[in-house]
Amino acid sequence: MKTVTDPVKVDEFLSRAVEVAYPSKDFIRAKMLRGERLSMYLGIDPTGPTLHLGHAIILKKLADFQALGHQAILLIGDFTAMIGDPTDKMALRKKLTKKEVLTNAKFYKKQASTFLKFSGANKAKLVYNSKWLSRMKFAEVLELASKVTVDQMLKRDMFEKRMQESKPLYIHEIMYPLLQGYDSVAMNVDGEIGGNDQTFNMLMGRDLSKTILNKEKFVISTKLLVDPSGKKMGKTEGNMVSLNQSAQEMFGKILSWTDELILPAFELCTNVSIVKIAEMKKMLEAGANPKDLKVRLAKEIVAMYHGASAADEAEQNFTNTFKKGELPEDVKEVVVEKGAALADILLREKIVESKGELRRLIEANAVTEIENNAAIGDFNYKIERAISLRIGKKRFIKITVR
RNA sequence: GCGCAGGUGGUGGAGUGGUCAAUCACAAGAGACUGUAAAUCUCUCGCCUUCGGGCUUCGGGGGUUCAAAUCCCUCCCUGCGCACCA
Repeated sequence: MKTVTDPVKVDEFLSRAVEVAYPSKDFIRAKMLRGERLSMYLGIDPTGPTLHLGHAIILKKLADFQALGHQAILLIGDFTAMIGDPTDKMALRKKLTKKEVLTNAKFYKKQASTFLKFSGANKAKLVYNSKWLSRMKFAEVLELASKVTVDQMLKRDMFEKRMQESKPLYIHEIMYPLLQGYDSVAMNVDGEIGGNDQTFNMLMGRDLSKTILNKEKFVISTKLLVDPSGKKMGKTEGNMVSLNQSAQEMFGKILSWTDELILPAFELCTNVSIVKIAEMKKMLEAGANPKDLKVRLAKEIVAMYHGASAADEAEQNFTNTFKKGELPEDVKEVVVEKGAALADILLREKIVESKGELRRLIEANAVTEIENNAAIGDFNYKIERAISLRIGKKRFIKITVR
């Protein structure tokens, strides 16, 4: 397999969405230009059933790497997921069971296939780290642990912070970077890619590769999609876009993102060229309505996962729903007996969490009938005829009578 | 093992016998304004309610009291200090 050595393409790979590279970009560039076929992995712990847009950024980078003719490896951290990566978590994460982890992992390959090719020439490898981690003997673990000092490990800011705040920090949590680092050794890879929140762990793998294999593993850390307050997307509830969401959900969520995210998102989440993104930046500076670009962004992203026509539909649907106040296409529909109490239906359909919540919503005039845009003011409202309702901004239901 | 400090709502963190469903901040939801947003303003934010009130909550269990998140006992958990270390 010949690799791509076109300097322009190599440079694009090494710059777009990349935050830092270790030991340096030049080090990696030199190898790539020389035509060396490299292997690089991305590790994801299967802690939830879906991948989100944040994962997509690095998956895309890994796919770019594959497209350049190199060996891409997707590592499912089924073993490490059970320990829980302490990244960003002030409290320790609940440990997942083997079963949960495997169920989650199952969905990952499918979702990752949007980017990575797992068949054909130069196919990506899919590996699980339980393959080696679960088989390690305690003596081997100790041997591994002897490569790193406590102080080196505690340099990780999250650990430091917890110590300072007198919060519990467990041994198995301190061990986490070691295990992740060992993945690099076990796979004997040339490099690793991950979000910059993974830098510490990735560098641990780099250190271990050097110590144990005498190998100079490179590390590429990518930019994260963060909101202006610095929070990772997905952290703030509601704005996380899962890769398996419907076109309409995706579209709506992206449009509700804050404007500051438009340009970074274009760079990180789409294939729109750097040149075009620079043009957009100028447009914004010249006073263009950010909304138009955001719509373009949303369509661009939706199209990646659902196709261009679905993206157009999503836009149309969004306009109808939120601009014209019509019912969305994927509205929940229920059939009820004549005279049924609205409160019971909404509670049963989990549109509201409690009757108290509905009471508040009705008092705030948040429950309106779509057809005539009239607020339902009566908590004891009974369903006598087919009716479509909007509750707040985002909740809809279509009720018909039997 | 001993001593000290703690364990409160999605989070941080008040409250140390009654006026506590529990100050406040953040997060969240709704309304207004908008561009779908952001910012801003207003409201809400345990569950049920015939809107009078009722019910269940402050690590678990037990107790004292007319009355406990608040006092006592006990168990579990965390942090810190001390001791132990053949």
